[in-house]
Amino acid sequence: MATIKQVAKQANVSVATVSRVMNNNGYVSAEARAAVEQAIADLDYAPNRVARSLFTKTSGLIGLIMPDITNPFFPQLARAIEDVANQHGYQVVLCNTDEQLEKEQGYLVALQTMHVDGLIITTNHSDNPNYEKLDLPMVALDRIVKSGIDAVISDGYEGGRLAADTLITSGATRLVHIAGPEQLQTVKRRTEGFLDVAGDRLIGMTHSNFTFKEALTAAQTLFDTHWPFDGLFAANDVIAAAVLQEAVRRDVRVPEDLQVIGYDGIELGEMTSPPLTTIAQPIYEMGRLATERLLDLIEKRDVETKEMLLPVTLTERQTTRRKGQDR
Amino acid sequence: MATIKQVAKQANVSVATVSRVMNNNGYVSAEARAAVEQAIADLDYAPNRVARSLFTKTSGLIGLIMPDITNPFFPQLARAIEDVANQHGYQVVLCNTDEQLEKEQGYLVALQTMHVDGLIITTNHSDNPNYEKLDLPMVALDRIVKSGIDAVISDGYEGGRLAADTLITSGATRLVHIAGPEQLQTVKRRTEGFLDVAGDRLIGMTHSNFTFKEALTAAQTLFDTHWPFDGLFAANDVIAAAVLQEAVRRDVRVPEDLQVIGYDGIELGEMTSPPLTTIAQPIYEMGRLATERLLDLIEKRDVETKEMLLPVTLTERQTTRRKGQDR
DNA sequence: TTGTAAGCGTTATCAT
DNA sequence: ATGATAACGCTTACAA
Repeated sequence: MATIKQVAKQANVSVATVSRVMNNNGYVSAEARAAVEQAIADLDYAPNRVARSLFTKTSGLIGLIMPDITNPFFPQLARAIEDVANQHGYQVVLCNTDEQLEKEQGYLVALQTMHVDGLIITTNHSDNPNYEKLDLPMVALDRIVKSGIDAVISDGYEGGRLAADTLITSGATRLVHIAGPEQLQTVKRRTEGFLDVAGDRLIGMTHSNFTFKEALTAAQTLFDTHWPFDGLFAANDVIAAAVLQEAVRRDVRVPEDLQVIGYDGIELGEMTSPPLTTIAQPIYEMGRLATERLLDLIEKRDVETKEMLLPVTLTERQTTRRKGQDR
Repeated sequence: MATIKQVAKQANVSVATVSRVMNNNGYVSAEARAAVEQAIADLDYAPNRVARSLFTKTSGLIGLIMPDITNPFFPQLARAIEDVANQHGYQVVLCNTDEQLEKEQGYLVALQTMHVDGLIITTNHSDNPNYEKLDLPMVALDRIVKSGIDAVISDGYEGGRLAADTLITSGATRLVHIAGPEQLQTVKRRTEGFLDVAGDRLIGMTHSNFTFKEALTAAQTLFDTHWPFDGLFAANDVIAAAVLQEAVRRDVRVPEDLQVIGYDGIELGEMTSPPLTTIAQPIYEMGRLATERLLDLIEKRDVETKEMLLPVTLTERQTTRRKGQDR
């Protein structure tokens, strides 16, 4: 790869002039500019970002810290982030932490020493003191890290309410719920909202993490101990898919005997049989917003920290009966 | 962040000495080493990778170019890659190309100017001349780029054969197939293998890309034009999921009336109802191997280019009948 | 065994 | 309007 020096030589100017035309600042005559541009084209020159980075202390890199890209909720988020980052000339460094503090630490120093310009984090460890002392622009996504850090999340409480409301409106009277991991604040809200409107229609409840395997176990337990019930709200779509699978195994008809609502709105929901009714978060939008916010922070366009709460919507597919439709 | 100069000062030695202890080369007395280590700890010093990168021309960064992380085949691959990269002190930069040459180009120059140490590419554009003239260590994954470039792929031809064989062995006599995008070499092989053993048992066939939506359309077409058939092989698991969904819509019982086999072995296959029998690629293993190979290339441990063809296996779940089991 | 200093490719200051 | 040059933080000759 050519260097700025070679370009300067080829164009018969100094490196300063080349730098000026590249960055479009300072005076440069039309001839000089033309010569430089010619040289750049001739040599197929592109500035060395490492060198530039050393001087400017900015890298054009964004660190993306998530538990596990393999969890189907995250790819869409990652995609959104990567899209807007790319549109603004940034690249993203992918980091899977498996929620392990240790890995998180490792990445944090790695990212710091490579001078990433900012961080997007979807992690549990709100107790991790390292974030606060990090002094890097960052925004939390789908999680609340700590006051003082920007966050974009969806309205889980309303989502939970909406789920209960939908189930009840379409005739369910015996409700059950599979909640998510207890330590996830944003997930807990879904449960709270659901319970608040379910009231004493709730006849059973259990917990599961977000792996399909454990969700299947939870579903089985629920069927074993609380059947019959006619409305189920799962804390996310993966759990709902497990419920669906268990239902067919038991010859429980969905939605005739049992209505099921998931949460997230990931693509998996379209692929189950029958396709899953769900409370959809605006996932892509959340990723987009978080990244735009981060870029604002990085480029110092805004300074007051804020928390963005996005509305969720009901995506009616075929695991619920249409409102007003009889069983 | 502290700099090497500050460490040197604190330890009362020169920067050269600090550098020596950090990189463990050259002579350095025990006392000097101790002093430096103390200073490093005191100042919480970590070397600036950008500066180091400028000198060494290596960045510790690997570029990962894929069509779309949102396609459920890729997250597992990405995960494997990130895992082994991380284990060796490398980070990975995620790039989604949507198979668009233009985006690919953009990333290529971005990655190049930031001096990534190597590239892992899962892309179609084998015709893209830019790869060859890139002069960067790289390995193609799940795709064949061009001779001269290392590749790791799975044995699609044998996979196709295995699918047909499985279907036939468990009693299917009227076979159909939904093939993948024509331009994907590695996917085409699956079809070739399948056709070779299906022979004249094949009564119908169509194409689809890997989006669920289009797969659903393809499945509908196939049912409309060729039903009844009793064995179906889909070019990947997403297509198979679409088939499953369409089957329940039509009250076709799986596997009693129709046996279905997918390809890939992604987690989605566990979540369908019933869970999907599939030809499983060793996805994680492929990602792992590709990355290890890339690191070998980067660190010049091996030089002859090779193509690694990994075996596939049958994952029997519940969309096929067990061999020898009657219908 | 240790230190001085050149150099990696930029940007920006300061003369001119 | 343009060119020298110092500086960014590191590694590695080379000298001592």
